[in-house]
Amino acid sequence: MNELATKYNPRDVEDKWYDYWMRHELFRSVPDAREPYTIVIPPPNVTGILHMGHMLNNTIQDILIRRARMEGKNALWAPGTDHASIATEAKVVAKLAAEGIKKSDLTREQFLEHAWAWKEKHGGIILEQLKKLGASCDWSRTAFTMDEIRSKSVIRVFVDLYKKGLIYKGKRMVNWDPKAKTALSDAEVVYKEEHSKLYYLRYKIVGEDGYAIVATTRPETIMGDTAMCINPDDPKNTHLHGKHVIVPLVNREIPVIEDTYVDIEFGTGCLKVTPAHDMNDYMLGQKHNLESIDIFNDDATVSEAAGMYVGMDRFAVREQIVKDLQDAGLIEKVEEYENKVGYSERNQDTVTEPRLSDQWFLKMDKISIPALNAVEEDIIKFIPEKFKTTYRHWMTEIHDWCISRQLWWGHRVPAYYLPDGSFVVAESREEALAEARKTNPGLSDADLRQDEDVLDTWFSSWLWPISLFNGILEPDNEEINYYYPTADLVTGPDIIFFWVARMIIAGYEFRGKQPFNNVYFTGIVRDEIGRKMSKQLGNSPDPLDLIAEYGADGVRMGIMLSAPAGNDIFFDKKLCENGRNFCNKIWNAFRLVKGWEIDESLEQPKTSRQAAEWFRSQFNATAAEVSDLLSKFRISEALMAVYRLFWDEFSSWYLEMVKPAYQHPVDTTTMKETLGFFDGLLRMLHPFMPFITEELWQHIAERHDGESIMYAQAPATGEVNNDLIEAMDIAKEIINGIRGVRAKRNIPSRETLTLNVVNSTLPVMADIIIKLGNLTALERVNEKDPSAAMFMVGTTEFNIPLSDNIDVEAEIAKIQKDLEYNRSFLASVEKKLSNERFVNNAPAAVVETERKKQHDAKTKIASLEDALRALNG
RNA sequence: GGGCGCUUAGCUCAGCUGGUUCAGAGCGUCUGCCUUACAAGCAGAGGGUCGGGGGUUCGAAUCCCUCAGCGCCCACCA
Repeated sequence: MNELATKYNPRDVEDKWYDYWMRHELFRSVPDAREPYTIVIPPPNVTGILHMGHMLNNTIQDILIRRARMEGKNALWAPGTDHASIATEAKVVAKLAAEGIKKSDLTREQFLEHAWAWKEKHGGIILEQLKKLGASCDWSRTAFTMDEIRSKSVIRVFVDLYKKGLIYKGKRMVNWDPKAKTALSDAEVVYKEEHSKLYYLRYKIVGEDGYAIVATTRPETIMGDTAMCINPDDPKNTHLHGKHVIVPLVNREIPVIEDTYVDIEFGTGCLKVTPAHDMNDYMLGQKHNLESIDIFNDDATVSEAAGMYVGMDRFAVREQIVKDLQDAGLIEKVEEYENKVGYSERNQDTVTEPRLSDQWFLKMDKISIPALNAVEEDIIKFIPEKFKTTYRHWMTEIHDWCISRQLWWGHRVPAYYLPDGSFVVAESREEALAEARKTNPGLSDADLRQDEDVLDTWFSSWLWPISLFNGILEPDNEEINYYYPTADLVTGPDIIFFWVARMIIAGYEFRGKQPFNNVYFTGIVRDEIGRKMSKQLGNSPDPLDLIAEYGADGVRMGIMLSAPAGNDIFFDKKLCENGRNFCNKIWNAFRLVKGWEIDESLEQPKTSRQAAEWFRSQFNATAAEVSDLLSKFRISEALMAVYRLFWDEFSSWYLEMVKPAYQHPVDTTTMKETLGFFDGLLRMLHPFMPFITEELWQHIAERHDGESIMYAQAPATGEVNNDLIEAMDIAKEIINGIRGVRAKRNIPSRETLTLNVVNSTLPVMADIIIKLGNLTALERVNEKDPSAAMFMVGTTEFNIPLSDNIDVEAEIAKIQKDLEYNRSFLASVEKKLSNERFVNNAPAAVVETERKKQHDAKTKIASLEDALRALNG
């Protein structure tokens, strides 16, 4: 041969096989009699691009799916994308801005036209990228959270929940993103510790000379102050009871109210109350019936209502007002202060602003109960388990979900306002009108005004495992009945509340059943210095570049090797190199085997027979281990087990044992067995490395067009002969001993040696030892040869007579070191055995092993002492 | 402020309900090799008082307490 290159070239095979799989619809799944195995993809942002988090996540899903497929299950990996309201709208706004178009100059319809055009242009790029990775999704099912079925599902669910009385509209203090000009849910706010300042402001006490001092981090909100609050139990401030104070600069008189909410220890014990701009102040305002002055516009510039600094940005105002307060002598002091500032999850540089506004909410207390129980009772298992605690914590303190967003890109709230200010909720405008006419027959379509808001993106993705199978609109269709509940969900722990918890809630609310049985939480992919990989930081390598450099299989392996369950992943490109190298190893092992000429007249040598018997056991042992590890989602360990089986046991040991001498043919049996092993190894490897395994499998297995290794059976569990494995372990140790002698004395491996077993029976695998040790003979001798090199395996001593004189000094030193170790080992064992309490209390088996240790150590020491004596002459 | 988790070889980690020479794996490091499958390779070697301290036990990386360091989540302290 070799028509095959000495290096595996992924480019030559990856696209070819992906096309083949697609052409033969091998990823396609339809309901049938087999057991279903379903994964729904966490839908990536429709206009997003692949990052390392996706790579990890989707590699895992593909491994699970391919494995299930090879176990004979009807495996479906259902793909799709998410419309990602805020993120996508922000991109479109930015793109329009670059073209000189302001969103505010467009109508809703015009803007949505631009948005859809953007979606058409960039949408689905990420899915194409997933194909490069080898993702075996059933692409014929690709869904989008804003396509017809999914949109209608969202609206139906909204109407349903509204009718159940679970959705309500309310004026509430919400987290406001002044850049996107929309409300955010609590979960969408990220708090960051920041250095800031604590300003102590002087509020003149009406009718007295003194001042009340108020500590605040936000002096710019004083225009919105409508009260000062003290704790009624605060001895420091008793003189303020029933008083009024003057807001500095603003010169407005506000009452001093009392509430135990105020922390006596903090600052001066005086709190300024700004109901329009602080969650707690709002609560106080409600309680004490305070006026609320909203001093900001929706973009966080100062509004007319403030009466001063109108039009200025909130941060500019802070600087200015501090200066003005200082000039007016109204600042007592300024302290350095650490506090937490909320930022928008989607517009990371934007500080959120508590803001009072009309929003839609979903009541969570009742509908979350079955979802909490499902995880508590392990109907849904979390892997790793520690996330159960996190989940429980959140679910038991769950808040109502703010589901409206002041955006255009998304599912529009199906509420229709009537001229009298009331509204109806209905699935369509027509239905809304019909509904409205029941009480007011004179209404026409023109009287209806639909709510301007859209729904939170998660309000569509929480339905994903159901809506993908159209289970909302047609709750009893064949697909939903077959595929739901899905098997496993693979996602990051960062969206446990956003998505996972809500999907579970929706699953019980709309199907009465869990949406999935297991949730496998991956780690978060970080760079070498531990930062989360993100586009903003620019620290994520481009996955497609990696694939181009190392091949998809190499990258898959690289990322899996670094991904133990639940731990964060410190991604290092070097691991992809290991993956690539492994591909090459497989490739070359194949080249070796394929290069053998077969001679049918040859008998199988004993070495090959023994090797095959042993490897079969070894293979079966690993197959069982891999199955076990995969079932526990210990995927990187499973991969490592296969890796070692292929590289160490198969390539380094088995192939070397059966390899015919150069330019000699191989016997039929050995060839057949070897190809059989190779076939099994490829099957075991396929879920991890789909491309190279498919490529090689075509040469190894008999295969017709349209068939694929992806439907071959995963290696079944077979017999494991542990005696054989142990015997081979001893043989390996002996061979290592020989190699060690060679290495130490610079004896080339092609130079033959003789090996003598001192006063002991020959090892079981003698012929294999002769072959791999390149020995002329392996014999028993009764006397130790002091001039020979020696090593020990277990309690048996081996001698290698050498033509050169051995280095007596070095040999003595080595033996002495060995002796020392064994003597102290023996001492520790004997100390244990002489301890009566140990012998009396420890289980018999444990005591027995200690006795064996003692015996073995003694034997060993005896032969070492012999050896030493012989050397000393 | 509350909760959870982590600390084992240079790096990343495995060691389940205490007991097989249990102190491991992969990578990296070092040494020798272009030996006709593979230098993206082969062969060999070194490397850790299991974060510190204390306790329980015949016996602790493993269980308990404590200290230190790190990470994550939740929370309305201005």
